[in-house]
Parts: sequence; C-alpha cells; structure tokens
Amino acid sequence: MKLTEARQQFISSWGAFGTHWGINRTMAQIHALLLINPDPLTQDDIMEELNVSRGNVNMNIRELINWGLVERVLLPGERKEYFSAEKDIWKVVKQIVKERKKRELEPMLSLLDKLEEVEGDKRDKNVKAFIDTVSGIRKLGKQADKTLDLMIKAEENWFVSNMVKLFK
Amino acid sequence: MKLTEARQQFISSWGAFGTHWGINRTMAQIHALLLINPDPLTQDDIMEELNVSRGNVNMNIRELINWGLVERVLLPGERKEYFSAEKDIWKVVKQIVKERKKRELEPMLSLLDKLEEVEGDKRDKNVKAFIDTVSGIRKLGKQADKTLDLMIKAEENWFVSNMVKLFK
DNA sequence: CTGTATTTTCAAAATATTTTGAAAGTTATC
DNA sequence: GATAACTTTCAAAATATTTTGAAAATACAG
Repeated sequence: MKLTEARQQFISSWGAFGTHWGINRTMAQIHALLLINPDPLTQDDIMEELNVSRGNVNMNIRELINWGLVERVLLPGERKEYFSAEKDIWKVVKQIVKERKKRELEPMLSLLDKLEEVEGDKRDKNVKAFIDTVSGIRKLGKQADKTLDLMIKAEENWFVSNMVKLFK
Repeated sequence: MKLTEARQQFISSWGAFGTHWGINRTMAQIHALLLINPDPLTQDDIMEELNVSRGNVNMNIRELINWGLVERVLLPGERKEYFSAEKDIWKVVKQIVKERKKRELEPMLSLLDKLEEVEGDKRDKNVKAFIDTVSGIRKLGKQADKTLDLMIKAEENWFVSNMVKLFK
C-alpha cells in the first residue's frame, strides 16, 4: 500500500473510531492528520487535506487544544499559526483518560454518593434494589477512579510491565 | 431525597452519561430503569415510566439484548414479555468491555497491522512519522487487548485485589 | 495610524440521529 | 381458523449535531 492511501485510511478510520467515543468525525480526523505529520500544520493545510471549512477546522482545533492533545506552535518569522499533536501515544491516552475522568467519572461518583443516601425503608424491595444498584456502581467506580489515577501518574514501562505480571 | 426523585435522577444522569459513550439516551435510560427495578418490566411499563413510544422501546430493548445487558423473561401464565437487566455491575462492565473490544478494538488492530506495512523509504520523514505513529498505537492497543481479555475472564475479587496491589 | 493577513464567531444550512405511531406481523387462546 | 393480545417494522417527522461561510475581531508590519 502506498503512503497516500495508507494515510487516508488511517485518517478515515480514526474518524469513525472517534464517533463511537462521543467525538465528532472532523475532530478525530484532524487529530489523526496531526499525529501522522512530522511537522506542524496550518489551518489552511488542514482545510485542504480534509476538505472541511475554515470555521470547522478552527472550532475543532480549539477543542483538541482544550483536551490537551494539540498545541499551537509559532514558527519564527512566520505570521500564521501552526498546530502540532502530541506524538507519544501513552501520553495521549493518559491525557484522554485524565480529561474523561474529570468530566464524566468524577461527577457521576458524586451524584452516586448523594443517591445512595435515599430515604426509605430498606426492607422495601424497591428501595433495596435502588441502593444495591447505586452502591454497586459506586464501589466499582471508586476503584476505577483510583486505578486511573495510578495510570495517569505512571510511566508507560512501569504500567505495562505491571499489567504483564498479572498474566503470570 | 425521596426514592422517586432519586430514581429520576439516576435514570436521567445514566442517560446523559451514555451519550458520552456513543449510546443513545433512551437506550441508556431503559438500561438504568431496568437496573434499579427488582422485578422485570414490560414494554408498556417502560413506555409509561420514560414517556417514550412503543417503537422506540422495542428497538432499544432489542439493542440492549444484543449487547447482552438485558434478557427477555417469560413469566408463567403471562402473555406479555418481560425484560430484566443483569444486576451484577462487574458482569455488566465485563460484557460492555467484551462487546466494544470485539466491535472496535479488534478491527482497529487489524487495520493497523496492514497500515504498518506501508511501502516507502523509512528515511523519508513522512513515511517514518506514519509508521512510528501507527506502530505506537498498535503496540499499546495490543497490550490493552491482552489486559482486557484478562479482565473479561476474571472474577471481580481477583481483579480488584490485583489492582489494589499495584498501589503498594 | 492604516492596510493587510490571519483568526474567530455564529446564524443559517446541511446532515445525521432519534423518535413516533400506525400498519403489518406474530403468537396464543378458544 | 377467527379473534384478540401482543410485538415488530419502518417511513415520515421531530430533534440534535455538525458544517459552512461570510462578517467581525484581532494581530502584525510598515
């Protein structure tokens, strides 16, 4: 397979992949494009490569910056802004985990804390089922939260080798 | 907080949570409703509780069954079909992981295998950047794949206690 | 300052997804 | 095998999301 075709396939499937994870196609494609480009690109480069409008590129680049996956690069002597993606995939994964944990897991856990204190007689099977479900989710969620914290702080080698040890 | 309000909140936030994970709101809400109900429910029960149409309930229930999260229950002497969700959260998580791994991770890994064999001189920095990115993702993806396999087979206690050990 | 290059914004248009509801299909009962 | 109870389907409508593009804002160079 030629590089051009391989790049296209990578970008397109990274885009499709993203949509399964609540990320819009263009955002995922821009990320993919920046990942496989050794040098930073401008908004115009991205518009041209992906055939999307300026506004679209601008908004999604901003979002990628919010996620901490892309950074603005200013090249000396150049007026335009360039953009470049973090290339170390372990860092990328950690950054995504960190953000989603903050945006989704943590708020969910604090809600569950409140919900577990629901009023009512635990001998009522509706109350019992509710509390059991909520506390089951909360317990597992708390564990996940801790494990992810560990992962976020970890070096790739340390984490992977610990995971591998579990297979022994 | 009263049970009624707590149930509402749980259902609504489980729905919002789902939308961040590529699951539609109604599907997540039906799942939530079944999780907190001690007894199985009919399509009509669900329609009434969530205020959604029959067709919508029917389609999303089917999807939940495909995901292995809900099962049809036939009560003796009853004509209607009842539905009930798996209540063990560890099993629920494993089931979701198993399905998403099959639907998303595995196809991605086989694509990456192909893409890594792209033609071209590795001294060309575009070729090099492409291969480096693809092989980085592939390597980490393969590791995730193995770890998830382990998790899918594991008992909750075994898995959690191994995770806890990492903290020592 | 002034003019120009560049970036940002955002209302409207395009597209995609979800929901509805009525009709068709199925299954059980008598 | 006719009727009634229930389930499934799916085209059309409603809703939500994404994209566009042109105007406004900003930044820079002379």
